[in-house]
Amino acid sequence: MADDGYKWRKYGQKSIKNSPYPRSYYKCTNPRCSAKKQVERSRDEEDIIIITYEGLHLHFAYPFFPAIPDGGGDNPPTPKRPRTTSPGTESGERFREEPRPGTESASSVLTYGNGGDSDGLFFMNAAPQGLLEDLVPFVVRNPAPLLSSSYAGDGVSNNNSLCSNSSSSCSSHRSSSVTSSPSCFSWSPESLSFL
DNA sequence: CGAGTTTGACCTGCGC
DNA sequence: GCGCAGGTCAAACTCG
Repeated sequence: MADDGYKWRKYGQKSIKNSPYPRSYYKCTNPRCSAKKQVERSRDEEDIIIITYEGLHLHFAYPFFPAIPDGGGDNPPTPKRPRTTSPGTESGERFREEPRPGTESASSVLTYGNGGDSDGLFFMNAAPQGLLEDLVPFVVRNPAPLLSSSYAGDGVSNNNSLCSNSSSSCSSHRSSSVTSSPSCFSWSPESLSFL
């Protein structure tokens, strides 16, 4: 599992028709946040994990505010790695972005994989306003099974403009918006780092 | 003991 | 209306 900077709580798992792998359902642990994501393994390429994001984060991703002493509650002092049910896949992945015909219009796919170019790279989508409703940062370093992520922004049509237009604008924004993010971004070293 | 995961049951939408 | 498939709930369980 890639850590995207948010804390997720698994609330369900279902086996999917025509797929040998179950789909897992996660909610953001922030009670005020309605963001969800679905994680499933591609039946075509079993190395690929498809992550579908749904809804908007109403808070910041943890790593951006590493040490808020009192309050937000949204941002724990130390970003900790989320627990994972598949230990072998967590230690970092690289990703690539690719079109995903099957998903909603405002979605994009990030495919994490071990095969290819690159030194660790990352993926990030920062809202211009500085809020992270649509932020899906990924940092990947170590070889690991492919991981694919799509963003099904159902709530994107209201107020939030980042991914409201098309998958292309969304994905291009994500893949190039690193510089609009806060200056420093880091995960626990054994898995992710993001600068 | 609290937070997170697992898993079967339940709910809902959709096609026939 | 019925059955299927996907999504969610919630109690039990696990782990730190």
